[in-house]
Amino acid sequence: MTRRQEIMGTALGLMRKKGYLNTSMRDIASSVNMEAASLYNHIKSKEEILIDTCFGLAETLEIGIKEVNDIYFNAAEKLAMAIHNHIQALTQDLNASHLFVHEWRHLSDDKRAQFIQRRDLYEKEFRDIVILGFEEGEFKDVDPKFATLTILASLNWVGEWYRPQGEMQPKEIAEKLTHFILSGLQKN
Amino acid sequence: MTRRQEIMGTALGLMRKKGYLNTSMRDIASSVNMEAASLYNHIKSKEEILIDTCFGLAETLEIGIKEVNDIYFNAAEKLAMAIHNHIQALTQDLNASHLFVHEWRHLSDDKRAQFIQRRDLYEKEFRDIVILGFEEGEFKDVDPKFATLTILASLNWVGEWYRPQGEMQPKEIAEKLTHFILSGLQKN
DNA sequence: TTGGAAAACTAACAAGTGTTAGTTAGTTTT
DNA sequence: AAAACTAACTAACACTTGTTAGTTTTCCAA
Repeated sequence: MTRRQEIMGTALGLMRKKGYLNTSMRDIASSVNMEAASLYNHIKSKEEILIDTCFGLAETLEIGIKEVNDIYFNAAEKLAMAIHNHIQALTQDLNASHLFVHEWRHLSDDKRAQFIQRRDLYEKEFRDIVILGFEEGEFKDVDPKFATLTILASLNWVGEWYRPQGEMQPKEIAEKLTHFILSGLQKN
Repeated sequence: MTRRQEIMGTALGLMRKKGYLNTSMRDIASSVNMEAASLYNHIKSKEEILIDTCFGLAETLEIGIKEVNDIYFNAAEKLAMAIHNHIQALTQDLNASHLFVHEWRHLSDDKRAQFIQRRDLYEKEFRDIVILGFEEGEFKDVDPKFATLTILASLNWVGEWYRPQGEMQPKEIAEKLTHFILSGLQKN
């Protein structure tokens, strides 16, 4: 593991625990036993940590949803795989996920605009699956935007309660979520 | 409107837009055309803004769920009303909601502990409704904790996209969410 | 063994932080 | 008219912030 990776990893951990703004370069430095100024031999700025993390995870998610659209044909299958990929990506690195879900707001103006654009695009890919399901006659006539936001809310929230050492593993979480979203809570 | 309320309202607006940590007392002061030091004639500290807001909304939600448990008897009805109350409380003041959902992390240690305790209690009330539904034979045999977290995630996320001037009003949002949660996306 | 890059250090800067002290003008109560 | 209260002010404190400059140490390839 390079020194840069070590710094990034440590920084992400602190930022998840205390928040991005509340984590100072001196905090990060002392966690890897060096001086704040020395960090700049490895990273360009504090914001670079946020940028690399947010856009890195964005790319992972984009690749995931593109794969789904290439391979599967019916909406229920697509949705199941999209959920699976999303949960895998998020639970892979909870520290990074926290920055992705919560701290992107603190990106500088132009980076934030870029980020929102990519997030909206990802959201649209999800929405298209819901719409496809309706066109297939398999899904109810729900408001696609509303449904998509509700689904993504459930997915993103997993990062708040998932514990790697807990009893529920990402695969199982994805399956339960898929089932919950597709068929709801009530017996019929 | 008292000066205090004016300050609180303005502060909440800024904190939603820029984040709690990123909003300085000087920012708040200049937004109400006074000096930072003068704010202390009306509020005790910066944290008081966060405390009052988080615990105020917590109380509103607690009252709401208690009412539901007193009045209604079957789980589906209880859940519908609980969702309705929750959405009403959150959409009532989006600025306050933002602090409640996102910024409570920045409460001081003891206040944060109190907050988490009350939030967990509220969560438990929701969970009990899900459990009741299963005992009635009306709900599926889902993991109650998992289901509750997923439901609350959907509810809390509404604050991210709801716009008072938009076409969907709180009552309608609550109804759609209830329907979505109870019966899911797929036709049967 | 040596030359040079990589990676650490110290010191400092300029700006911003929440908050307190002390003061003053204007209003209300005694 | 005197006293007390309210709400504003200026000035300052003590500290933290991200970052840069300049210097020294570490370490590996030739």
